[in-house]
Amino acid sequence: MTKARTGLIKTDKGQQTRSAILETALETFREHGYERTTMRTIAERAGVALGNAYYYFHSKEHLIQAFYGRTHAEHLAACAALLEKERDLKPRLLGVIRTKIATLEPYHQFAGKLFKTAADPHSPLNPFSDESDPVRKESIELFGEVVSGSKTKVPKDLMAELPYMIWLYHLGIILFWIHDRSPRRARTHRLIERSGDIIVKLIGIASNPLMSPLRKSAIRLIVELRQDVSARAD
Amino acid sequence: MTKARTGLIKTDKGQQTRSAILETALETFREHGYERTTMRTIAERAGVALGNAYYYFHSKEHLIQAFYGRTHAEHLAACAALLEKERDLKPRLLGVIRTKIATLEPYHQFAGKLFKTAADPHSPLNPFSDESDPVRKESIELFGEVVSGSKTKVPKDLMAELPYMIWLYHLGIILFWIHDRSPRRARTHRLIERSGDIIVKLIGIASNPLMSPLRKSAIRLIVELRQDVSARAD
DNA sequence: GTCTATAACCGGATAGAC
DNA sequence: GTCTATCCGGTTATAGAC
Repeated sequence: MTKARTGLIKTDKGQQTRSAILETALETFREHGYERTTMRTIAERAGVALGNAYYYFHSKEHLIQAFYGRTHAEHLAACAALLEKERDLKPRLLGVIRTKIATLEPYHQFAGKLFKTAADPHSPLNPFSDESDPVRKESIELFGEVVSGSKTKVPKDLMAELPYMIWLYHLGIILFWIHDRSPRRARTHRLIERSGDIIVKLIGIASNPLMSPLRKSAIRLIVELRQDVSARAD
Repeated sequence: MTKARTGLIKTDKGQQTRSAILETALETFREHGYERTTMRTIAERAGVALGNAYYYFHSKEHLIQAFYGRTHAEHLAACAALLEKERDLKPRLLGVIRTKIATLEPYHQFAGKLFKTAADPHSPLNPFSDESDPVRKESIELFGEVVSGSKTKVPKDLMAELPYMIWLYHLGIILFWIHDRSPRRARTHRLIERSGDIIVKLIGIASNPLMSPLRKSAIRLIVELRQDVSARAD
């Protein structure tokens, strides 16, 4: 396969055109939704020819990839203050998750389509794919910091897998949020509250020596899960 | 919206045409994959005109819905003997899950696309949608029988939610399987073994009176999750 | 009212000239 | 790096046959 064109743009003008297309696309997605926005419209509104839009973005879906990166960066920035001050695990976790949802909110409708393509194992947008690797890594790291920057002590073996576990959990929350049509996403917020509570409790329980067999089973399970990512043959 | 055409076919000839299209479609999907199979090809191979295929199936995706129903029925049949004989929870659960994977195996490649559309909240194929309701209900019931037909005693409050929990879990296994490219799906089978072990352990732990607060939290969480389904506003 | 066929439409994607 | 012209396949409109 070819390298992502994105990496190959050299000139200033190119950069400008690229970001003009991306801005226009995101704006139009927000306004009219993903499906109803055609590549022709994006190109037209951005003042470029259709073929030119495809020069910068392989496909309509690749515009989503760019969207990933952008909201991730926003999320990081929006979390920084909280992670700086707060030392309790539960508010750290809840805060980071809530901030994530808040960051995505303007794109709620569009996010449905996003997850749609994300679930396809052949899609480069799938969060487990190589192309998603950088964002995924950073995102997992963020959850590592949520735990390690807190007062809570976690057994070493668990700590090795916990960031990935929480990252998976956070994908689950996003999936729920996508389906959530309740006013002000009240349901999602209740879910975050409740599941966050459970997670913190479970971490406590898992640190109890009596629970060591269960913990070890769970860790083995996650190790198994995680390998999937690095083991794509074709 | 119009009613599903599927329900309106009255004549014998119609039924025949319909099933000819479906057979051809599934066969071609298995052979060449979902994306590479065009509606034109299906129609041609089935010996009908393109428009006619659309008379019987609203869209290409609706062919998938039919596929759901069919494999579910097959799965039920394949499980019956096991559920009749076996009384231990763990082999019951593992057996049912393994049989499910075995039933889907011929469609592994195609299943990726399936989940792709299934993840879209607006798609009728999404396992949480109204249109999927009958199959979902039956499927949840099946997992209820896995537990209730076993020797294991489960607290009543937990028993009310456990079938749904296990159904969700089984979706997770399928998602993993879709991404699994290991020989003979060795990874998926390891995952089933390990996660099944944990589930059975957790059910045991959850029945311990000391764990009652955690159990109650977990149940509240699932109740919250489940409501999502019945609460679509638009 | 049930079914079948033909001819478009529409939008994502590509080829190739400049 | 940008354009125009074109392909391709999902979907729809519509006319009519049984």
